[in-house]
Amino acid sequence: MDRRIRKTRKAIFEAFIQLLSEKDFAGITVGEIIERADVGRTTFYAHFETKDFLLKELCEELFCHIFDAVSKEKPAHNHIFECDSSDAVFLHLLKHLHKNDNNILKLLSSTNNELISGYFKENLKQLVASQTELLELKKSEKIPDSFRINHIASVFVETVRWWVDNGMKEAPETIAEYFYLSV
Amino acid sequence: MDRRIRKTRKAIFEAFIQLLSEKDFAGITVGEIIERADVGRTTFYAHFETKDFLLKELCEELFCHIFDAVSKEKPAHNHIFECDSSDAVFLHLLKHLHKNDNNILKLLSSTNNELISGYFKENLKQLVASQTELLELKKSEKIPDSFRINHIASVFVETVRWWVDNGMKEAPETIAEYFYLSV
DNA sequence: ATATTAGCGAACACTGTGTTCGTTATCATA
DNA sequence: TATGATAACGAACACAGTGTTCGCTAATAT
Repeated sequence: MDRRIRKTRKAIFEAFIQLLSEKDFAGITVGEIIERADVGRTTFYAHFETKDFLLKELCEELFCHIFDAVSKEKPAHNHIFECDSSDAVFLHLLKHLHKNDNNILKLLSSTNNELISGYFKENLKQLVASQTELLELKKSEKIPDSFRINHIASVFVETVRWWVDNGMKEAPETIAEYFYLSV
Repeated sequence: MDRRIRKTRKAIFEAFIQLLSEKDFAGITVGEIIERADVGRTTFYAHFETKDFLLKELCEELFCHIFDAVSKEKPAHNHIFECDSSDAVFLHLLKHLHKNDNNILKLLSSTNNELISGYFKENLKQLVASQTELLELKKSEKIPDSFRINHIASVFVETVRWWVDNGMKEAPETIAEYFYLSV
């Protein structure tokens, strides 16, 4: 891939993340993005159809990255969906979020736009659906699977959001415990 | 209050609700609202500072209405916060939502803007905080109260959202059961 | 070395926002 | 029912943001 393309995409994403950590998605203009990214207006629209598509692509990149990273931290298995313990999967996810090597956390705060947590939740649902152990937990009841999956993913998102909003004082292990006690 | 004021407010709210049931908040323009409401542009801005304030006022009105209605359905108690059973409170809320006499449900769907569920959740948090019985349920654990309150309110919102998205086929009693089993 | 293509900036039409102003119609109330 | 107050009106406005076009320049892959 052309180096110029990589450079502009990176510049735009970084400017966008920076702006998202300062204000709502709705309040961010293309003008602000290209000013921070220091790229031309034409260039922006050559890369992204609209601001919404930029958000979509950013989320895809961020969540791909984090879910990939989590799966690679467990080298015994070649894919996250093959993890033997639900416990380990969600704790790993929390630990990875705790490191915050990408700026994902800033974006998950409740003051920020819900769109991002929406993307996060969609990714989580897939993960949850594969965690049969977790789903079995309250299987005895007559709750439908789709309800359980949505429920567990929502609770995880809300757990992380609470964590971030309260300054992330707790250790990932503590949050994982809260999550397992709640779900 | 001047009849003209009441009439325009009503017309604007109704047009706005109708539009919200069709498309995202972000995609709705003031021009569309005033066209449907059949009021002048000047009039709109005389009533509402911006589109965001309109949403805020609508939510306040809707949620005030529903929480009031729920409290009045239990005439033995003069205020919802004095209900003796958590069970009854949430079931009443679900029953009232099921009737859908105001168009609240359309707005809570996941396809619609998250802003509205946000307002709903804020109202619920107050209610949850007063449901000491419910909070005591898993009190033995070392989970902070603020976590529990946020958790329970979130689960309720997500429960309703799941219900709406799946066509509300279940009875309020069934949904209440799902909720109590999950929370 | 050169053909290709990304990026540039200026200009553009277009849509939506929020305001101003003078006029008309409706209201509360005396 | 007369009257002063005020809500609603439409037209016009400045302004900001969107997304596109065009001709030119500079970086890149081969």
